[in-house]
Amino acid sequence: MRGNTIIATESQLGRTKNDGVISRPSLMKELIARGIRITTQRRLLVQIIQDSPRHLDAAKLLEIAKERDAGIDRSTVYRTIGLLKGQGLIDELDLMHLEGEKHYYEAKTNRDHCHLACFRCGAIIEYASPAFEKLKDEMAKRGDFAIRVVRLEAGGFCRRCRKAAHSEPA
Amino acid sequence: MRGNTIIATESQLGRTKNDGVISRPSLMKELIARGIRITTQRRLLVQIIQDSPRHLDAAKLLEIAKERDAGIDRSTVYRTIGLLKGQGLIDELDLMHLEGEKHYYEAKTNRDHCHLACFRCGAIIEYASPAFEKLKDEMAKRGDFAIRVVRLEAGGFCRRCRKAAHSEPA
DNA sequence: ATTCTAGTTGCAACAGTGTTACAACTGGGA
DNA sequence: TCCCAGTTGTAACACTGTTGCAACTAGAAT
Repeated sequence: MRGNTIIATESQLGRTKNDGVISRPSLMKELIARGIRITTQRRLLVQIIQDSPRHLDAAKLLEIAKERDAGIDRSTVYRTIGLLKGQGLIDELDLMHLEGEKHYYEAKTNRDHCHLACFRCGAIIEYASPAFEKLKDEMAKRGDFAIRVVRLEAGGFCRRCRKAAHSEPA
Repeated sequence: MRGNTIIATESQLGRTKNDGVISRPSLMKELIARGIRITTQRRLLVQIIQDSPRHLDAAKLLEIAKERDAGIDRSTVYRTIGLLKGQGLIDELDLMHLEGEKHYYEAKTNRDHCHLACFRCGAIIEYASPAFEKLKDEMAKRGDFAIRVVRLEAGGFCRRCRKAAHSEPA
């Protein structure tokens, strides 16, 4: 079963005393706090994004939304994504374009993290570590650059798929 | 003048005794060495990619190629990009989608590097550092993942634009 | 130099993503 | 309850990237 499964959140691996577990603040609360108009459609879409255990692309998001509001339109999905992105409340991912040119979205977490995408099985491993934080700081300082969004993605092969490729040579 | 200017290669910043300057091996030589058929179109496209000082997207690449071979087709450009990507000879970048949904390409360098994209002026700063190498190693080891391609992109504001925004508030 | 063919090209049609002008609708403040 | 700035659905659009197919060609064999 290919595609977009989060195998593990690796934040624990990089944990030091001050590292927390990855958490996602409420998008709705944020929107309200910022005085942004809450429409039926936005409430629905935000809820779906917030609650989804996997990374959704625009088409999938629309599909799910239509189950609860058949009338909702593609353009509203894109506009809402644009809104959330503009507010810095969601991150946009490519996941190494494992399947097509989709973009995936996830509610912004309290800690930035990387995504490792397996070319064979499509699994997505999330990985956060202090080394990433250090690198960001270094880039900002030495590149003299005010970073607003960072995206680190890697493509390759997960442990399971390396083993599988060994035992049953393609 | 917005878009896709490489302000500086920052490899020097992160230099230690073993860091070299970023260099790009010859794509043509690699293709020949791998026994890949060299057509007129491929030679042309590869040359353009190799010689370009800036990051090209498919459309721009086609436009430049047409100056020298008016008959060349869009699909050939995409197929050649696919070939080079598959051979691991070029890297695909999004540059934070500063303008549209284009993908940009650059000949693979001897050292991976990050791209910092300025949301205001569109400048692209390339940044390589040992900290990036360390992070890659750590991810591979602790995530138990065989990394084939890595992409680290950041969006934000370069020094010049932060200053400009200060003096002439938009 | 000539022949031959697997691999490549141009073409044309297509699917999918993301954008936009506009008229109708609505959230939420007065 | 009223009202209107802001949002929505609609329908068109531009653009990226893909694919089946017939014609062409690089380069190995002769």
